[in-house]
Amino acid sequence: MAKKNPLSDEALELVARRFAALAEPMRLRLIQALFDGELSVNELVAATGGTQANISRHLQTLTQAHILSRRKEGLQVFYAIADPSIAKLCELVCGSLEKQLTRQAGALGGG
Amino acid sequence: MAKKNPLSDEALELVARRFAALAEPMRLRLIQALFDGELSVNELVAATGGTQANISRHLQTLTQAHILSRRKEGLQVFYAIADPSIAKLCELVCGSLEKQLTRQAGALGGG
DNA sequence: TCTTTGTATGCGCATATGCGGATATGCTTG
DNA sequence: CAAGCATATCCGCATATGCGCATACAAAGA
Repeated sequence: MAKKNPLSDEALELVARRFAALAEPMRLRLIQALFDGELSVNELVAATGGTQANISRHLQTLTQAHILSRRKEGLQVFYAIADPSIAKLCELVCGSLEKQLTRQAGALGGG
Repeated sequence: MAKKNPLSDEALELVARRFAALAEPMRLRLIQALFDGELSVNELVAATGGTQANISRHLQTLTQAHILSRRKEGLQVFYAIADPSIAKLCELVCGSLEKQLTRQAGALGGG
């Protein structure tokens, strides 16, 4: 996408899948919780307020997308952010959204 | 997400929606086609190979997400990229994917 | 007004996805 | 082996979404 020639269908599919992995609030919440360092499933359940089954599923999705890493230690499984570009992605989106909201607020307030 | 304090549920929803807008190959193809400048719906239909109805719907999705802008001129409607951060987003994802694929290929080839 | 052209939308179908509840698997301890 | 804890997976449901087809809407011209 950075180059002049268009991406292949397969590449577009991969990019779309990556964005899709980030397109769920609960998964973003998990990622957010993991910005401070690795956590176990139970800790993530507590941090996000979701059910254990649902959290486990989302963690699987994020791990399969190579966004999180998985480390087993005894009974517990610890997840951590594996792709450092995720933080920048979220920063970019947040910044863009802030601009939009500011503009909308300005449009409402400024007449 | 760049800050220490977690985002609100509403903010997470907004971020997720933004990622979701980019989570479809056909929409990525449209964005890709528009990197070179604005195009009409018909031109985008020709460029992507989709049906007119489908393209129109995707364009609506991208416009509602404030990713594209819409300009009407006579019978035609021209769409253009409205959010400059989209290019960087796609670059980031593509770069990350390339690293992953390279690593996987290396793992396969190197034993 | 009627027609033509470009774009948007309503409808129905097929599929994908998130979710909760129950249950299975894996690991540790007694 | 039995028990208990942490995690993963199966099942079914509800909803969301992409798609094609047909059609409606909007603008320009005869």
